[in-house]
Amino acid sequence: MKKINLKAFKTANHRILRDINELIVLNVIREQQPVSRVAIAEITGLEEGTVSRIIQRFFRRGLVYEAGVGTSTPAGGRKPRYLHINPTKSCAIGVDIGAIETLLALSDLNGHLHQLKKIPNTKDPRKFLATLADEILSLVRLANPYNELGGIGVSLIGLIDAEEGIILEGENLGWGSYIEVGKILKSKIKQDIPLYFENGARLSALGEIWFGSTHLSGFRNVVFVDINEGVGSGIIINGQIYNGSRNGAGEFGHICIDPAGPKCSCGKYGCLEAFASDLATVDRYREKTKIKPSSSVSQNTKIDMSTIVELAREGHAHALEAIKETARYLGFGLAPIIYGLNPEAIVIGGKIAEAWPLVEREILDSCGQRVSPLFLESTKIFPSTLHVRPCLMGAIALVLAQRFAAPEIV
Amino acid sequence: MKKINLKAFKTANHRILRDINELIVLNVIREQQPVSRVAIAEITGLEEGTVSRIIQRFFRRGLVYEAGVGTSTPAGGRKPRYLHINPTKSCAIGVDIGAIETLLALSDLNGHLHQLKKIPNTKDPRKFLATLADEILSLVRLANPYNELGGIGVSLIGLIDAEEGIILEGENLGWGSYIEVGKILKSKIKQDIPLYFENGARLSALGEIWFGSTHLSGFRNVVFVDINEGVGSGIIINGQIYNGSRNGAGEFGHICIDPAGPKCSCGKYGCLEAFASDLATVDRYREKTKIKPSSSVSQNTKIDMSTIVELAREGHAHALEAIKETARYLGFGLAPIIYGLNPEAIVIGGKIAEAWPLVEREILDSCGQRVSPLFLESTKIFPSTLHVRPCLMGAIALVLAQRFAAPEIV
DNA sequence: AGAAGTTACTTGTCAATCGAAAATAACCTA
DNA sequence: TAGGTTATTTTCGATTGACAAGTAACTTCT
Repeated sequence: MKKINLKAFKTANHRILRDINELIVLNVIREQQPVSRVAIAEITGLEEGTVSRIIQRFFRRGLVYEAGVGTSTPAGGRKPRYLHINPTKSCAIGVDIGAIETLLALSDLNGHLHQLKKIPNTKDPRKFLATLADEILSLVRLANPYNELGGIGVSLIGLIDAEEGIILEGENLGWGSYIEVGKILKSKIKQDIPLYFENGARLSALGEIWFGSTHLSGFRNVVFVDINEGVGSGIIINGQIYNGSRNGAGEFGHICIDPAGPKCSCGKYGCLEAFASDLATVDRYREKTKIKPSSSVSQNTKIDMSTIVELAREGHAHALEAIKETARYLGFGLAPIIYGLNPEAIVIGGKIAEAWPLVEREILDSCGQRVSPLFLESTKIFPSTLHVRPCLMGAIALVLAQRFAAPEIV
Repeated sequence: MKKINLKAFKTANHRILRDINELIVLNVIREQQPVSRVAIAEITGLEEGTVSRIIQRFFRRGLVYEAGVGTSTPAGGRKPRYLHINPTKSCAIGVDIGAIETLLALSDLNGHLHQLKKIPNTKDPRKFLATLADEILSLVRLANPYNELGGIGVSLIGLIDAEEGIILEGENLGWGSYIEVGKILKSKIKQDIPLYFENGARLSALGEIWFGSTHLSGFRNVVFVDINEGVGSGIIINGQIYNGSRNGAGEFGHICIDPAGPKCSCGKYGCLEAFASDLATVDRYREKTKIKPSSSVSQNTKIDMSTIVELAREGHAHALEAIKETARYLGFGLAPIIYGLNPEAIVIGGKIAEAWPLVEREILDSCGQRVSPLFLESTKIFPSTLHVRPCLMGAIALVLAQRFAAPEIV
């Protein structure tokens, strides 16, 4: 026999047939709730009887409940009975291990947060992860009244092994390299709760498409660009995280936007990150205030990106200049994304996104210098629309996706 | 009812259940032939009885035939009976409307070309398309002995509307704008044969993944970069053409590789295309020979890319320099593709690919100047492995994909 | 040559599920 | 309250794959 190229063939049988339809119906309920059975039948193309049976199965499992009725048509007739996802049937825990602090939350099936905790990072990763495990366990206990805990989604930064939950390179956390987060957490939690790991920027993208305005617009191809100490990004193609051949997709932070530019931490010259990361902005601001030491904020003050954004909003000229300059470079960096992937939307995250009204014009203008108008208008560019950190929402979506995702066919 | 976000829900019923399995089995036969029933059962996970029944249906439809037997296992036992796709059951016509000439071919289900014709383009698109329609019709007549003609796949260049088969901007064909190729061909052909259109670079990518060595390697994410008068590219993600939000994905030709670079035809500065297109290479070569008019080839001679590649292969210094320089710029241009999409492979097409041994080193080296070694090794870079123009094979794949492609689920 | 063992393929039966259509429920208007 | 309308449920039949019990074809050993 010739070499078998074992793609994940998933052949269909009755169970899968049922699963496909149930999944579609469940997703329709999730996205359209409240919604009636006929409406589901109309949207999905399933027969009404089939929808009824599927709903009955959902009732039996407690996945869906009925509440409220709609209005009759002008001609009269029975009122449609509204269906809802039972959000307390299952829940998810999301953890966002950020550069300086870690967020964790308990979420219901609708993505509503029932608990949100914040714990500071510490220098010793093992000690920190022990604390984190305790916090997670307290959420797990909280989750008990729920019928089911879908799992724990963890957002990691740096170079990671998402499969095993290993931080290969935790420089920006001050943790050194090869921290087996998955192994450590699993040993502390000691329960059979699934753990999922993924890169923060990718989870941000997932969070946006599950819970942000890109979801409302029905976008399926979205790039999230996260500006912080570095510049990371996550790509959603066809509604799913795109990983690339060796999990390397979305390293837009290191594309060269000007070969004559400054040296980047990666050793190359003119990377987007070298121009537009928060570090670069802070440096730029320092440079400017150094020239004019009469400035209201002394260069000795500890300056970070938050401060600069704050100052810029207050109208401080140097800060404003600094972030506007960052915005210009960022615009250049978006050009290859638009030309290459042509996503429906690019979502910008990080502190600079909090000053959106101040930078939007600059970003669009500089991007327009490198992208033709036709392309520029085909991709919407806007700041994150989520109220909590997008990667936390993504971590939750990662868990929920397990329940709502289609069983992969072909 | 809330706004219905009508994604293409494809719910499952018995017919789809059957179709999915048939498709999977058919694909396994196509990729593994010759192959026995047990082997199919093992690969797909279907029960042997189910496979038997599916094969029986294929026999009835004449899609598959049995020929030859395998060897018994060392322990003895019945010999497996080999199955093959019946390549003459169906066929496809592929058309590649290139910049200067047009290729068309009749292909069987295995992608073997049974006829290959070449016709020169003419200035009047309507006249040309009339001639083309005649040629297509003669292939259709040739196809008659086949049981079935799957369709006609047409590769177009320039800015196009793939859905309707319209060349929106046919500058590089000398045809002006808005040529309704689809409408015209349909009216001339007058038979109910499906016509499919797609951009040439995307079809090249599809051709490579269906018939090239990327197929053999089982790659699912591939970018094809086509260097000709311009620089186009096609993206395959998860085995399928990726279009982007407004069909704009893969415009890597206009990403900026050096803002201090020359002005591009698009009006921006430093586009890859301005550095690495055949036109740029020809200009570069002209420049070099002008400096040394003692050169063996006079600058008055009509020079095109083919000539330069030819000369370079013969060891002509200026030609060699010219294409090596192009290769260096090309390498820069591949960097954002690797960092952004991190595909398993980038396939280079066009005349410069014919001089691969002369340019490979340069491409990899310059790419390495902008990409970290880890990333560089994660993406293979090689020239097209097809023996005819990749976009012609892609046009054929476009038709075959209709038969072999999965019915889209979810 | 024949028996025993092995593997490939086929067929019969069963259970699951959907579609179609009929039945029922709930509502409106006149 | 009758008649019309719409929503939901139930019933029945068809299709299909899983499972298991055949049958076919081959090898090896005696």
